Amino acid sequence: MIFTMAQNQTVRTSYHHGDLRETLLIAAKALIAEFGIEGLSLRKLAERVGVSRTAPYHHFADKHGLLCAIAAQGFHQRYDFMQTSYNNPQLSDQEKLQQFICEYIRYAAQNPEVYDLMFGRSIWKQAKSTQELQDIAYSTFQYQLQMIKHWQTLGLILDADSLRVSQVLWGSMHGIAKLYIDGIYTDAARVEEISMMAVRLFTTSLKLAE
Amino acid sequence: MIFTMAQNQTVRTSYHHGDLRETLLIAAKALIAEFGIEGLSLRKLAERVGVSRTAPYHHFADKHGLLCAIAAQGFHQRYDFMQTSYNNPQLSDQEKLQQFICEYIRYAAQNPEVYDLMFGRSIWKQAKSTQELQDIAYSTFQYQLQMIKHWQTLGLILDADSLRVSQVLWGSMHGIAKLYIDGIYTDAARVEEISMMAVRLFTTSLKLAE
DNA sequence: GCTGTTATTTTGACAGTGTCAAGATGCGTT
DNA sequence: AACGCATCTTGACACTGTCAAAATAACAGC
Repeated sequence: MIFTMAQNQTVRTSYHHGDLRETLLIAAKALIAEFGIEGLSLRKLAERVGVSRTAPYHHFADKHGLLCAIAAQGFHQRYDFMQTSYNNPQLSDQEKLQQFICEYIRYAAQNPEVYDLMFGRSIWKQAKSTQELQDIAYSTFQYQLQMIKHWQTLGLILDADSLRVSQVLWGSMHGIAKLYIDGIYTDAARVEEISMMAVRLFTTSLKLAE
Repeated sequence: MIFTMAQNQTVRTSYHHGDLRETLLIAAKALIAEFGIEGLSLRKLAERVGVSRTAPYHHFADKHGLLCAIAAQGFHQRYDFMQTSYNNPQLSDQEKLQQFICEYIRYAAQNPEVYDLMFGRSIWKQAKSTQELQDIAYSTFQYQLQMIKHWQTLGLILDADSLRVSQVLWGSMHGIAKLYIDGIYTDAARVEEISMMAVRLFTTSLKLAE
């Protein structure tokens, strides 16, 4: 029985933690929110959770594995939101498209660290990202593509090569989000305006109206 | 007189290096190209240049300062290229716009590490980036904005709020580049096609033609 | 040519990091 | 009760950025 009671801390009542993996994920996200991704260290994390330095290695292959798990959670969240928004019967198709773009950027702006993990080079460039992560990410991409295809058939978006159009639109959302997250667009309030301008530039009808 | 002759290495003929700063920058870029930004360490760099661990600290405030210097070089290169392309009398305005977009993405794709430094969070988010870097970056942004304003007056791009349109266009280029650099768009050949699709989506006349 | 000042480089040290190998602990099943 | 196995800990290693103090060389003035 160990009772290491630090601030903001769950009490350890048994040698085995019970659900260390989940606890680590939660604490890791808190640490990342506090110190940024660069500022997260496994040792600090272990200490805050009240566990030894190498305990996390029995739940994640390495630091990279832990980050992949956080990213996967982010993808699940995004996927669910996309789905409910797209199936919301109270929204017109035009509104859905607008919401898709604006919410994408808003999510990134409000969860910058998780977003960076989801699409950061550290996870994708080295092909060694978790299978779990690759699966949910692929599903998300596919869903996006289907939505855009549908909007093309409705005449909302330029009806050219779906994949290419989708890649450009996704690139735009990603780029706007990244420029804000990374501190190049500094004004948070303006991000909404930029998002709306993106909607206007990509929506065929709105563009012709101008 | 020290003659440490490592491979791929300049010979040390005097205690004072002569131009250690420039040598460090060149070697740093080589190391980054080899091991990535994460893989660059000041100690490895110092060793490869044939100098002690702390010698770089007399030419750069810290590791961050060195990275800022590399990024600044990247901005200078981009600025010069943008300028010569924009002033090339052999190109029509439409061609200039197309070249602007395609070359932006191509540059990023061919210099991924430097590009990441130029626009990465590590440099911009913490307000502690070098003055030199901030100056050349700001000049580059302004130049881009002027170009886009001009294309708007020519009717090539939607003539709405210049700053917002510019931010969306820049975001799109940045996002496409980033998605490729970070390994999400894996096919290099297709990046050119995506770039062309971006040109098509942003150019008013081409869009109406479809 | 000598001396003092300054710019440059080095050595030593410290606090951190990720992670591997080996040992300790306790839960669950037989 | 005893074994097996998942879990956790301790010790260790190589590596990192960077500070303080000492060593070295170039340079300016006399």
